[in-house]
Amino acid sequence: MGTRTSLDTQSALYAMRHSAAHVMAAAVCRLYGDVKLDIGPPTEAGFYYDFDLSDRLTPEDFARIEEEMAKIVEENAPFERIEITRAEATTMLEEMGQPYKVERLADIPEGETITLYRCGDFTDLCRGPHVESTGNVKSYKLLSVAGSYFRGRETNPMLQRIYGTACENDKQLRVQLKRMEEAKKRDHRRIGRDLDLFSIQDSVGGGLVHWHPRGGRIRALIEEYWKREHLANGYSLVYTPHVGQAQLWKTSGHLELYKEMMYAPMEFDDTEYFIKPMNCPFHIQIYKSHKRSYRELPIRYAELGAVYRYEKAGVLHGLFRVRGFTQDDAHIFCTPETVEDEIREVARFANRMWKAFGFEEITAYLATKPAKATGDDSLWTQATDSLEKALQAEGIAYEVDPGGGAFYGPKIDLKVRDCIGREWQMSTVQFDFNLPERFDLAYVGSDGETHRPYMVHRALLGSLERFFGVLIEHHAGAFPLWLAPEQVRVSPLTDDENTYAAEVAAQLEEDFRVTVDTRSERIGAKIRAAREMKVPYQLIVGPKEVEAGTVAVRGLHDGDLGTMTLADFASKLRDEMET
RNA sequence: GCCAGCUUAGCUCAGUUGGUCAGAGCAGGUGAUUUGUAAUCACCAGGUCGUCGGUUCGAAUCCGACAGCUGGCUCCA
Repeated sequence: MGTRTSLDTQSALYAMRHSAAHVMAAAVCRLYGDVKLDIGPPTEAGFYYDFDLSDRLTPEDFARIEEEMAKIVEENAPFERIEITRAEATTMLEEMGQPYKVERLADIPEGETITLYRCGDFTDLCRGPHVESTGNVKSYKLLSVAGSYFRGRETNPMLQRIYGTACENDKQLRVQLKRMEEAKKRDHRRIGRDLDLFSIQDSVGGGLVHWHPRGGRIRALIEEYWKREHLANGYSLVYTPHVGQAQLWKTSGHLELYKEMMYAPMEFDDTEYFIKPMNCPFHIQIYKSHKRSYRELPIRYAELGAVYRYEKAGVLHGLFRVRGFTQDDAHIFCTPETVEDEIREVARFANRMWKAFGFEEITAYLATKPAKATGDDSLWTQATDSLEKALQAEGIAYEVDPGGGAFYGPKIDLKVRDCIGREWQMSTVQFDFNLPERFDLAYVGSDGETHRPYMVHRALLGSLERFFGVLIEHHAGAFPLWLAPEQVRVSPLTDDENTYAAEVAAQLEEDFRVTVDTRSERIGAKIRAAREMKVPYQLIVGPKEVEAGTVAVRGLHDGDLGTMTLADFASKLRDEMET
């Protein structure tokens, strides 16, 4: 999930959360000796503060820290802004025994005003702003402790981070905590188990996903849609091997730059083979399988390619971070003349695809040339311009991330917002100036000369596994009708209606995914069961429906929809599938 | 990988300070019931309490190592 904070730095909530972080830090300083402070910013959901202290913090310590915070709030000490020179600040922080702060101070650019904030006995190097006094910090709660490397680098010391949240008032705090509860209920790992969608099993290994029949059904629907759309948009579907010789990965540069992410080689016939972490070299091999003319370009190869990457055990997380996944990968080879159109088409395609899956809000990040980069400036300029123009032409809101591109080319990352407001980085469109060189890609132009094609990597859904996880959380397991693994469940009132129920199911089966619940349970229990499995429609058939040849329809979202004929019901479903 | 926490039946959890503590509900199986819009009843089966060591007369309960998971850090699809 994106951690970029969208909280306005000038907002009152920002200042309050920031102040809450200070109050917490002050409390920790009072309760523990020898506290070395790092930083404590507000976040979208609350705030945190990083400390280095000899005591090990656990959630059991929260109560006393919160108590001490309450005292500090009670004291209502004003936040005092102090401007200070760099030299004074350095001396002071050194005297205070705050090595991390000294390092942070060094980060502040020359010429910028250096400020301290003091409240009561607690002084911190800080840009502010803060609330007037500690009494303004009202409703807060400490949430979790976590380790966190200083500056996020694992060669640095591990600090202890306390996460908390703070709101304008108790009511807001309750809303905030409720929201966190809701997010927990949507957790795809829980829903995945409850709805029998997928599993990850110790006996097989971490980060290796099993798609169960219900999840598999959804995946098949996603893939069908994906393939249909790609074929309709000028892509060719290709299929490539799961392993390739070491030489291939040497040429591609992966063994040089990406080796720690690749699984150990297997050897046969005196040759090393590696499981693929990416599909690109294979697509390139297809491109290179014969001499290309400019008349063939653009060439667009798409593949749902399974790749394997070694991820550290600690980072694995449900479907979001796995070790084996299926990229919805494509590589576009084109000439400089058409590259802009190509990018535009990709942006348009991405937009359409996200809407189809129920995601409305898309934002983009345009990452430009980093300090260390391959390829001529003119290449970078044209590529970056084409990315930017595509975003503008498609009306996609974007931010520029200067220097954020890969060394081999600029890129656009698309983030989609889910229905509880979280942003997920999903699609990526990346220029690659590196691989065409390494593999010596070429085409013959209209001038009869050999030219180097542009190469663009692009994934829309990202990976099917991760996308499925986001899809589950976005819909909280209640998938739209076209994706529901079980669309209709027929529930006979008593065993006497079983035959009629089977007939109803048989008539629907041709067009829809239908089951019949013939257990001799009460109808209330059958309704509950269908709801728990998030079945979009349930047809209740009792003597009245048998008599009239109708069905009583119950919608997952709308409840009792009354009685109708099967034909009417079927057309209702078709209408819903259209939209 | 690192920091912290957690790990009792498929799931959610009880198990006071180590001494009939191996339990409950749901799910599953069997039988009864034939039910009109969010859980019918009864019975049965299920765990060497994550694994391996240790302390003890005795360990789910204490200690250690390891594994897995959770929350983070880093990275990314």
